[in-house]
Amino acid sequence: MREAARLFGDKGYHATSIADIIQSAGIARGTFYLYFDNKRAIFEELVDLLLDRLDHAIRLVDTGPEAPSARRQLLDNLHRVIELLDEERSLLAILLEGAVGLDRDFDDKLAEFYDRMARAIESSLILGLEFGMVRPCQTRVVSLAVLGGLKEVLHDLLLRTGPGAPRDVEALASSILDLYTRGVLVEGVSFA
Amino acid sequence: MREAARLFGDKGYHATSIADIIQSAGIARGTFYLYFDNKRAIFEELVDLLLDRLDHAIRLVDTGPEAPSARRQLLDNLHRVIELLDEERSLLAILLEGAVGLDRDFDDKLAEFYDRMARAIESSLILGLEFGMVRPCQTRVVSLAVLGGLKEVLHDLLLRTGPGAPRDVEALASSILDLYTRGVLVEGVSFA
Amino acid sequence: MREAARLFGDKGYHATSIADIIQSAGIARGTFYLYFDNKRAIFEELVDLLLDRLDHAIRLVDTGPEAPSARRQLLDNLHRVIELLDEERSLLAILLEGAVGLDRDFDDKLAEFYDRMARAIESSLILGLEFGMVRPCQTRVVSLAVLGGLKEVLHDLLLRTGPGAPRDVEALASSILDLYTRGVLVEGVSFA
Amino acid sequence: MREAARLFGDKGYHATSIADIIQSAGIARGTFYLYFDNKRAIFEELVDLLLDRLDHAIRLVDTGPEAPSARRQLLDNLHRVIELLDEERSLLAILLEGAVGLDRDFDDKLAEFYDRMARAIESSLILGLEFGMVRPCQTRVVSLAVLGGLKEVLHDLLLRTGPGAPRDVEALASSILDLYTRGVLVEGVSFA
DNA sequence: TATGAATGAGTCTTCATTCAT
DNA sequence: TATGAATGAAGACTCATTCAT
Repeated sequence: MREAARLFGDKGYHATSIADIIQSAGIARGTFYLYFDNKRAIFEELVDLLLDRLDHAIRLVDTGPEAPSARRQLLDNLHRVIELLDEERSLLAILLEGAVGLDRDFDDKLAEFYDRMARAIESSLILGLEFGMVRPCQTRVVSLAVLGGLKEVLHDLLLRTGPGAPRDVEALASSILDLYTRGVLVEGVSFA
Repeated sequence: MREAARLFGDKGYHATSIADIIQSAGIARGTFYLYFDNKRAIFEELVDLLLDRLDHAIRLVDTGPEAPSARRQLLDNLHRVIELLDEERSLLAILLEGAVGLDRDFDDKLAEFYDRMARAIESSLILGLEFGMVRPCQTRVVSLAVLGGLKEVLHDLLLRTGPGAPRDVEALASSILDLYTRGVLVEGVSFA
Repeated sequence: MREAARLFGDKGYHATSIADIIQSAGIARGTFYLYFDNKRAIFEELVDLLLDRLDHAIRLVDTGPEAPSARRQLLDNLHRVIELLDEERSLLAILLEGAVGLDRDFDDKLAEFYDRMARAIESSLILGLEFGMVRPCQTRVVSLAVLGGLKEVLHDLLLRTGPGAPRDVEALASSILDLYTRGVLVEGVSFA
Repeated sequence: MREAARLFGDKGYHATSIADIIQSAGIARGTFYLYFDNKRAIFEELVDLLLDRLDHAIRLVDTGPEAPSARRQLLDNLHRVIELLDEERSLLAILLEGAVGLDRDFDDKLAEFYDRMARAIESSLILGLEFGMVRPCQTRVVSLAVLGGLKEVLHDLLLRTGPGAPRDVEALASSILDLYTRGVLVEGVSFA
């Protein structure tokens, strides 16, 4: 049923009608309203699902003695996110494009999610600062820049290119990480 | 009349009705259609206007002997963009949020604009590469990351904060530029 | 539902609004659009229905040995047509008046129908010519005159007079047939 | 100015907008309303003009001793009408098609005109009856048939064929007249 | 006498939602 | 649990008409 919300990803929230959805899903109008209160509800459920999975895919850097290198952990985060979004391409479209202007509540939820992401990044920066690895900077601004950069690259990677396009995720992740680590680390210091 | 399209910025394209617009503008229904073919037309005109102004605000780095330093030129670009968008806060909202899912043509126009921006950034990187200042990297990916970072920071700066919020644009611009130049320059090299 | 299209007959296509129709039919706006694509569609369906029934009511003269006299057959045609149109007075109005200037396609459809009628009449004339019963004449012109005459008489009979007006259809049909057979037959010849 | 009401003939009353008219006429909106109260008014004026001219073109049969033969007079009537309508093809279209369903008043005016025509024909028949030339018949029905036949033939002649089509008006008029005179005259009697 | 910008009532059409079966 | 016919509020757009200049 939910896979019929590929429609949201393809056509956007407003361009997708209940008629589209029930037809794709092969169910009756009434049945739809049996499971969802309204159009907004299914959309919200879809987005909540993705945000949850994203929240789980992203883990704060573990600085414990046994933990893998910070670089490794960050790369793994990137990999998990890319993989997840690659599977849920249509939901990604919702996340990056389709969810705006629907509702104040909705916008807030999304803003909150992105804010959480930005804070996660910022907390990593602050951690680095404390360890003397990250140079002093406006951590809020930098974390926003990092977040936005990720969004844009993922957007390009996953939505602008066809689904089966060959891509070197490893190289890509490294590129991004390099850009930001170099941009942010104290000179001379390097990631393990 | 156009200032009544603050509505688009505030509420988004779909949530803004012709009735809203004409009421805000204090004109009659027919008058609206005297100047715009339809709802889409006014929205498009608004966006076109902003894209044009942005295109003009952003200038490629001049490498001539008399030209200011590259850093200065990039900072100036940033300043001009921020200033412009600060004035046209509502249009910025359209640009960053409201224009999606309206129309294939429309999406294409926006995608094209962002692509132009990304290419401009990329060409700067390539220039730097040729001068031996920029380290080898995936220029496409990096330029997308830069573009996305800018979008996110501007979004935060201009839309999340109230209109009259005090802000140190100079420091902000420096922060962003630093992040990216450090992330991208050959080690040891610095911007004049 | 269809009887609510008496409105078309009474007021004409343009003067009849969807609001009129749904009010007369006692249904909701949406319900109307559930069954008809648009205003034009219901009108077209109405007309198609009538044209079909008329096509069936009118039969070419059978010249076989067992067939009733030509005069009888023509009278029967007239009777059937008058009866049909008498039942569907409102549709007749559409046919004779209301369908003009709506659409090129529509005009064409109507013109085609009348052309078919004229050709049917003409073919009867030609048959009569071959049998030596009909005098030489411009068969096209005569058939048009016959068709037009019928239309005008029916118009007067059915629309100008109230619905319950007493009328001697038999005498009327004879009058018309007489006029045209006398006008058309070789002198001295008479219809069986 | 009035020739811009060729539009009415071409497209029908409803499909012709004031915008069309003033554009064709090369005048301003306000100017139009300086000369005509409203859209209906110009249309009515146009029709009145034509009806007047038709009324003048059609003359009752003069039975005086010096008068030309009745056949000649009827043929002349036909010629004058055809000529007039040929010149005013667009007005003819209004007359035959475009004027229906506009307005009860309007329909009445048209109905009245046609009634006048029918009565004129009927009075000729009655005259013929008195002279013993016309056979007993339902004069009302016959006159309607004649009127309708004329309308249909003229419609075909003038509107279905291109403007410059060659046509033998003399032969046509004779054909029509023959049809009706034969249909109506006492057997053995012929028109002088 | 001519203009044309402004008007707003009127119309068609869409679509999320309900509810009796 | 499933259906889908019915609903009607809402919205975009048209166009005859007015009136200040």
